[in-house]
Amino acid sequence: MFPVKAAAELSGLTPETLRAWERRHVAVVPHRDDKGRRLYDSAMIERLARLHRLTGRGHPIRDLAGLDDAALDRLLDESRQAGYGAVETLPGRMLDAVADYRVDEFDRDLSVAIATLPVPILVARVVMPLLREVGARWADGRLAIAQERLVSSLLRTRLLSILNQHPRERRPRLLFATLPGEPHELGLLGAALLAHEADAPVLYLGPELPADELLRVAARIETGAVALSSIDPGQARPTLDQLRVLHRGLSPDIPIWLGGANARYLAEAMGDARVQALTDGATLARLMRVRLRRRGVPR
Amino acid sequence: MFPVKAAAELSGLTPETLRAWERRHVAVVPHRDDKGRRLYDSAMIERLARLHRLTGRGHPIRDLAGLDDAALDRLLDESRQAGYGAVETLPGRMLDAVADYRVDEFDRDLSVAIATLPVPILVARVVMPLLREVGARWADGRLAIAQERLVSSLLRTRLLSILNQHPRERRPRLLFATLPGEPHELGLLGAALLAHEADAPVLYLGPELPADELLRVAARIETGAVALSSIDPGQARPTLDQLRVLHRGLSPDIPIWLGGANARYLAEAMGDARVQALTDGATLARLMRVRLRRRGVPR
Amino acid sequence: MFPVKAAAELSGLTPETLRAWERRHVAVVPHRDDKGRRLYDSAMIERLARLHRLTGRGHPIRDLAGLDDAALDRLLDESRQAGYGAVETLPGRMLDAVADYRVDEFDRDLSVAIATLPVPILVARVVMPLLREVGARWADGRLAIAQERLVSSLLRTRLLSILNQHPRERRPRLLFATLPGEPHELGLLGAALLAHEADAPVLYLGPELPADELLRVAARIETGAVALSSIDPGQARPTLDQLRVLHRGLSPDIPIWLGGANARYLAEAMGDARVQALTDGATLARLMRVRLRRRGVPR
DNA sequence: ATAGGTTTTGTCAAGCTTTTGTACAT
DNA sequence: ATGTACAAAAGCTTGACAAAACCTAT
Repeated sequence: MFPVKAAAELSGLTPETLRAWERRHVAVVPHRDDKGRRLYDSAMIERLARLHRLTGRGHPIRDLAGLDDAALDRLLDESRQAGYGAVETLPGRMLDAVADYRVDEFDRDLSVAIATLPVPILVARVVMPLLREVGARWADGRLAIAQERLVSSLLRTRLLSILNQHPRERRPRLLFATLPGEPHELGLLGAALLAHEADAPVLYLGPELPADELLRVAARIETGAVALSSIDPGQARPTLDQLRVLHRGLSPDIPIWLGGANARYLAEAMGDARVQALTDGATLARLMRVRLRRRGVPR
Repeated sequence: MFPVKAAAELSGLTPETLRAWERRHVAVVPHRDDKGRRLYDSAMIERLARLHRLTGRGHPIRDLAGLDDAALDRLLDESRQAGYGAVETLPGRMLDAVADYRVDEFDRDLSVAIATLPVPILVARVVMPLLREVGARWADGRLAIAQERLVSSLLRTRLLSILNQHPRERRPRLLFATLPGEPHELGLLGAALLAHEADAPVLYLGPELPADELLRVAARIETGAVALSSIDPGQARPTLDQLRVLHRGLSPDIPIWLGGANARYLAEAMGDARVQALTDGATLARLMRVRLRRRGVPR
Repeated sequence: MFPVKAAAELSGLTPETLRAWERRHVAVVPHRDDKGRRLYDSAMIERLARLHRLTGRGHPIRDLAGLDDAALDRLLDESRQAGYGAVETLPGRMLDAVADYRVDEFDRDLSVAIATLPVPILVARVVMPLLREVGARWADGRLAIAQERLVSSLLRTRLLSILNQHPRERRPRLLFATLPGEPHELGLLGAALLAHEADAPVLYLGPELPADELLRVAARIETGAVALSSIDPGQARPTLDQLRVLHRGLSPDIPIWLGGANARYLAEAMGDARVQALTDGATLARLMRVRLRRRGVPR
C-alpha cells in the first residue's frame, strides 16, 4: 500500500493530479486509511503509470478514465507504432530545439541518431552537418554563444559515451588529444569515433593536453599511435613547438597522425614520414588498417 | 555497536531525526551505555537505512515505524516492482522505453543490469526475454524498424563488452558470425552469450562476414566450432551457397552450428553430420559440453 | 621506530592528540628512548590510523581505546557493511582504476552508483569525495593531468545525462554556468544535480560563459535564478568585473547564487542581498525551497 | 489552481553534562 | 614531555515551530 506521494512518484505524476483525476473522472479510486488518507495498491500504480504514458502521448484523460486495463494496453500498443522522422531533417530540427533551449529534445534526437545510425553515416549526415549549421547560424547571429556551447557540450557528452563503451583491451591503443592552445575538439572526436568504429582501441584524452603529459601516458600504456587535431591558424606556431617535444620524446615506432586545418602545414614542417596528415576519413581508415594488421588481433 | 553520530552517517539520516523517530514513533530503540548514551547495533542500522529509503520514496515514518524488518523489505520490494527495478519487469519496461524513444532509460537499465546481475541471470531473465519480445513485436509490426535497430545497437554495444572480457585464451575458440545477406545478429549474440556463460572461449565476429573471411580467421587461430545464424527466409538460398564454401574450406574436425529460423532447412540441405541445427538453447548447451570436454581445458 | 611527529603525520593526527589519547585513555602506549621521548613502532602506527578512521566516522575515542586491534578491525568491517558504509571505499577504488587507464571500470562503478544511490548520497559520498581526492592526488603527483581529464570527462558525461532527463518545463529555470576564466565545472555540476534532485528545473550552460551571453539567455527564457561557480583564486578579480556586468543587466527579481572557494569573497564585494554565497548543499536546498514556493508552479 | 484546515515531520534551541582537541605554562 | 586549562563539540531531554503533506471545497 502506498500513500499519495509514493504513488505519485512511482507513476511520474503529482499528488494534485492524482486527486483531480479521482474527483473529476473517477480514473483511479484508492483505498483510505482510518484517517481518510489515500492508499494505492500496486495494481492502481500500474494503471496510473499507463494513464501517464497515454496522456503524455496526447490522449485526454477524460477519454481514458473509463477504460479498463486491457483497453489501455491495447491503446498503448497502437501508439507504439508511430515512426520516426527522416535523417535529413534531423540536424535542422535539433537546432530549432536548441534555439528555444529545449535541451531534452535535442538530446533525445541525438541519442536516437547515435543508436540507430552506423557511425560513418552518423558522423557524415548528422554530426558534421550539425557543426556546419551551428557555424553558419552563429555567424549570422541566429545562435547565441550559450546555445553553441550547449550543442558542443551535448554532442561531446553523447559521442564520448560511445567511445567509453569499449571493454578492457590489451592491444596498443590509439591516443586522441589536442595540444595546448587548441580548444576545439569536435573534429578530433569525429576522428576518434571513426577509429572506434573500425574496432581500433581508442583512448580519448580530450583537448589541450601538454606534450609531456602525452608522453607520460604513452610511456605508461602501450600506444599504437598518437592522433592530434589542430584547427586554429593562430596557434600553428606554438603547436609546432609542442609537436617537436612530442616527436622527440615518443618511441620512434609510434606514428603521429595530424588532423584539422593545420595538419598539412604541421606535417610538412616536421618533415618526417612518421608524422602524417590525415586529410579525410579515408586516409585515417587506411592508416588504421595498416596499424591493426601489423600489431592487432584479427577481428 | 555504533553511537548516534556513526549510526546517522551510515543510514544517511541526522542524529536529530534518529532521536525524534525514537521519541515519537519508537521506530528504533537503541541500547544505552552506562552513561545513557545511545548505542545502535548493525541490525538497527540496517533498519534505519531501510526506513531512510522508504521515507525518501514518500512513505510517512508514522506508518513505517510499526512494521517489522520483514514487512519493510516487502514494501521495498513492492515499490521496486511497481515503478523501478524488479528483474522480471525489466524487459517489458525497457521495451516500453524504446517504444517512446527514451533511449537513455533503456541504456541505463541495461548497464545497471549488466553491472549488478550475474551473467546467467542476466542472460536468462533480461537479455533472452528482451530478444524474444523484440522478435514478437517486430514480427507483428508493433515495433518499428527504427526501434528494432535501436534495441540491436544498444544491446550489441553493451553485450559485446561482456563477450570481450575473456582476453587471453589458449583454448580453441567458438566463432560466431552471420553470412552476407543476414544482418540480424541478436539471436547470434544471445547464443554467443550462452556460450560465454558456459565458459566457452567466444570470438564474436558479428554480422555479414563472407565465408572466405571466416576461413581466413579459422586458419589464423585455433577454432573449436563455427556458429552461424540465419533468419531471413529470402536469404536461405544465397546463404546455402556461402555455407557450402565454408564447409568445403573448413578443417573437417570443426563442426558448424546453425541457429535461427533457417537452421533446420540449411542443415538438411547440407546433409552432413558436421553441420548441425541448434533449435534451442538446450541443444547449444549440449553441443558445447561435448566440445569443451573433448578439446577444452577446464579453466 | 618513529618519533611523535612522524607517527602523527603517518596516522593523520597531531602530536597533541596522540599524547592526549595516551594520557586519558591509554589508547596507544609508545616505547621511550633513553631521553624519555616517545617512539612508535609500525603496529602502533597501524593502530593509530585505524583509530583515526573510526573517530572520523563518529565513534568516540573513549569507546575505542579499550579495544584490541582485532576488535577495531571488526568494527571497521561492520561499518563498511552497514547502511551506506560500503560507498565510502568507492571513490578510492574508482581512482585506482583510472590510474591504470581502466576507463571502463571507472565508468561501470559510476553508473551503478548513479542508479542505486539517492542523489544526495551520491553527490556527498561519491562525486564530491572523488573531486577532493582527484585534487589531492593531482597535487602530490600521483595522478597525471591526462588522468585528471579522464575523470572529469567521465563524471561530466554521466552526470549531465541525469540533468538532461527532465521533461518540458514551464516553470522559470535555474541557470548554471561559470564565468570566463573559470574552467572548473565539476562543483557546478554537483550543485546542479542537487537542484535537479529537489525538482527544480535546471538549465545547465557549462563553463566560461560571458556575462552578456548569460544575460541574453535570461532575457530569452524565464529565469528563476542564476547559479555560478568560481574556484580559481587568481580569477577572483576579473570574475568580479563580469559579475558586475551580470548584476547590472539582470532583472532585479532574479537572485544570483555563488558557489566555490571564491563565493564568499565575491558576495561580500558585491554587497547586495540579491547576490548570495552558497557555502554548502544545505544552503542551496534552503534557497531553492524559497524560490520554488514563491514563483514556481507545482508540477 | 488556490484557499483553508489538520496532522505529521524535520530541525532548532535551551539548558545541562561529558568528552575531546588544542593551547599554555611548567 | 608533562600537567593544567579551556573552548568547542557532541551527547541527552524537553519544548517549540515552521515547513510539508494530507485532506476538502471553492
